[in-house]
Amino acid sequence: MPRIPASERRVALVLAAVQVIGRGGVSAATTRAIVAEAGMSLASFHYAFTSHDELMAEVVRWVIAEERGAILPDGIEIGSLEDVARAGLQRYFDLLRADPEREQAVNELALYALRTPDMQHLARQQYEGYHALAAAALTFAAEHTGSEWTRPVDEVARLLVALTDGLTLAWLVDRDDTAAGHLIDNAAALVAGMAHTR
Amino acid sequence: MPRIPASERRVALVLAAVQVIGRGGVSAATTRAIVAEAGMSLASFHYAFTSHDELMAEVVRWVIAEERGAILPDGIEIGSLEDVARAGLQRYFDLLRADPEREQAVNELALYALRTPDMQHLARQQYEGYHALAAAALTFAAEHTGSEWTRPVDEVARLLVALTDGLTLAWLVDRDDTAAGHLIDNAAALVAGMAHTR
DNA sequence: CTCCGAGTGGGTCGATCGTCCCACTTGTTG
DNA sequence: CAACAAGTGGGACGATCGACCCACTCGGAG
Repeated sequence: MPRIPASERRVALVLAAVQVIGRGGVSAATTRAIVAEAGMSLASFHYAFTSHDELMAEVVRWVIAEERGAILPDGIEIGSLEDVARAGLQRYFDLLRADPEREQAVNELALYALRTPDMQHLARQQYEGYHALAAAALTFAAEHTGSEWTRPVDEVARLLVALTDGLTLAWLVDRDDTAAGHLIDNAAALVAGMAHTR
Repeated sequence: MPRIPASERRVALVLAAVQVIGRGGVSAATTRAIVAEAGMSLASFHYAFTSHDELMAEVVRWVIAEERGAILPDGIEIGSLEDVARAGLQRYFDLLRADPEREQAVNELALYALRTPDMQHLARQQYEGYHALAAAALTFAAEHTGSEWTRPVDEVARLLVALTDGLTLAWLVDRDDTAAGHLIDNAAALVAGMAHTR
């Protein structure tokens, strides 16, 4: 085994934990399973982390941070507000389809954090991040399509996040691409209906 | 300990398991914890169930069946379609607020079932049930308000379920009653907007 | 009253969990 | 070259998990 500083061990272990959780759920994220995935020994684990709980907290933080970046649009959308909304939802859905286990892991981690007293604030941060992200995207989209929201943007944001969560859960369960597509279309139309041209 | 037939033990253990899961999550649903909650001995458990997995499957089935009944309206709503929709969502939300741990347990059980190969079909049944229930309620509501859906009722149903799931997750995380209220109002208005008077 | 099967209690098994410890090796610093 | 800190390996700890076994005690049928 090559010598690796503890700081690098930490990120390697977090990545390994995400892999393991994606494959078998939070309950499979055993200390031993994680070090096996990372190709380390148990001692290396407890050299980088003082406890398994500390790692899990780091995993949640990592997933939150990564999720934040993945949702952001890579380019500026063109078209009506409904087109922009649909494109945004579709991009998220493509992400979901590309790596379903990962998104399932994110959901499980949110519920896990909610159950762990010391990590509840992380779950809250996670959803605050979602809402802020949605609000920013909605504000941006409205400006660039010359429209304005008829309801406070925070309300529209919360609605969008709720729709996204619901879309995720439903698709994870039945993997119905057609139904998800219709849901995206309808959701985009409804969200766009909450704005009028300025 | 009084003598209790195995069939009654089974339902008592399932109820105890639901309690334990609501209090501490799926991972806390240990055979011993369940038995302690039910006030039984370990032997009684393995006399009523051949394995812990068999109990968990029964728990999922139980929760699905119970959820189905809880959502149904107790009376006939009066007013516009939007009022009916809002009343329905509000009734669900009251249920959620009355017993948050229970609804959290339902979510965790759905993800748990999704992870367990032999139980994936149960998770699918669960969501098929939700969608069917929503579709029935929407059809009923449309008829009794003299309106008809401008989109296939299955699509509206899936949207409603997604909104409900999203509302649940968001509120479980931040417990923001005000935001949830606004979300309910907006969701009701949007759903009602997907129908026109006949 | 007898007997037999349904139900119960308590102890125990092997596996696995998180954690810890100690001897060892390596790279770096003076 | 010596010395020390950083990192590694493997084994072991106690706790807890699901499962099981066996001796027992009831209650109801004959």
